[in-house]
Amino acid sequence: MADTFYPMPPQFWLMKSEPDECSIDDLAEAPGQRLPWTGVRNYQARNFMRDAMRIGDGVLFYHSSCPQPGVAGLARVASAAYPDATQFDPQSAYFDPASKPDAPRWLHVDVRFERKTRLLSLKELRADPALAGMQLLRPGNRLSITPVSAEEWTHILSLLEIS
DNA sequence: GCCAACGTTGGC
DNA sequence: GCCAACGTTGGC
Repeated sequence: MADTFYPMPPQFWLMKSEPDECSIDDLAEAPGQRLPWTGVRNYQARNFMRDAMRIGDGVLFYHSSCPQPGVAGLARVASAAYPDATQFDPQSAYFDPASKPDAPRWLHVDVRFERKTRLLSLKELRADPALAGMQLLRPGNRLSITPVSAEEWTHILSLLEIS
């Protein structure tokens, strides 16, 4: 039946942020505990946001390029993708002179704070056989947004002692 | 600061 | 379309 309702399976992501720029605390303290995920300048990461993310998807908030890299909290996708304003701002570090307002190259979603967690370190993630397949852990991975399987998500919540 | 891995750019 | 040069990422 065409109008039968099939619930969409839940989806999960890992999103990297440099805590110097935006930490889990910054997200928790933002107006409405919500921020636009600005500054993504990689097509694969953009495409995840534009084509695959749905409002309500679970997000592992990951601190990168810092003394203690690892998962620092949980968040949720809070909007569909829309143009990243920083690409048109010459004062911004993310300014992209090649992007035109009538054809924005860079999009992002909004992300809403869910909760802080203990710091689940990269070292601990790497040491866990159940997470060996995580895209984050692949050699040479640099993508700032990677998909997380339902099994990986559930396992990580158990490591964080969250049911 | 180092450097491996990867993405992007641009000449041809 | 190839591919070398260059820039970036991000852990260490």
